[in-house]
Amino acid sequence: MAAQKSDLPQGTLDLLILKAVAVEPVHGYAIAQRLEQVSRGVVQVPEGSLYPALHRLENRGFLAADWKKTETGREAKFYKLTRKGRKQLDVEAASWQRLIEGVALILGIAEGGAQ
Amino acid sequence: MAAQKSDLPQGTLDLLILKAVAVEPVHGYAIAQRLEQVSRGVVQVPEGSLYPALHRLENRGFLAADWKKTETGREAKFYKLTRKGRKQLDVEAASWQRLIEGVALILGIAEGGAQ
DNA sequence: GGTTATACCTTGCCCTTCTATGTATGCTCT
DNA sequence: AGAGCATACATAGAAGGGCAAGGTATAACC
Repeated sequence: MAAQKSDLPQGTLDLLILKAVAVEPVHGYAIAQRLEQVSRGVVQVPEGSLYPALHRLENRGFLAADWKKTETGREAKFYKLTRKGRKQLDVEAASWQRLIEGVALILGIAEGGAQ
Repeated sequence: MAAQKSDLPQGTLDLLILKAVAVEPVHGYAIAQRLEQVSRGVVQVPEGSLYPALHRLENRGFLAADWKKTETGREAKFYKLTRKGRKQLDVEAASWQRLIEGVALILGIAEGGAQ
């Protein structure tokens, strides 16, 4: 009840996944948990969104995957950023930044804006 | 050339339209122009996105439309916010705010954050 | 009379998201 | 041992929005 769920706008999930993987190789299930925790419950990632997104990103060459054992001894697919993926992360992060600034201007929340 | 175009994440357009109409009744064509100008070109609204969105919002009771003459003497459909639409604007604006804060936490851009 | 800008609209494709469902393993509790 | 739960992967199908492309019509300007 900390925060109510909000469906992710299309395209945002990719950015978040790329960022989550950027720090260190993680497996899918952990990505979803981490995103939810770090965002304090704002971002929720159903598995039906998560795994297709991971495959998408892998197919596009942004992620690479290896099967490894988790700390609990289970097999899991660990994803890591490729060089291309890191570039993409930069691009998408910048694009997101531009977008929220543009939206802020429209919503009238911009510090610089009049009225 | 001021800013490069970025496709709008799904769902965002509704919020922007509601906000644009909130100030005063406007017709569709002007809404698109205004969003582009105010956002300094970040937000671009193709007509194939605009008009379906307007009809969507009207069907859901968030907007009401009247045919009036523009300053240039042409007939145009002026949209205004209904009471329900104003509520929806508040909801979506708050939701947007929550989202970008959540994303900021993940991206590590939070003002309170270290690094 | 032709071109440009205004102003509306629709169709059809593409893509992402989500709900629902399925599989399998490890842990814990009784 | 068996039940139940969390972990961890995956897919199918439905739903929905964004967009390019195409179409109509009027006013204004040259």
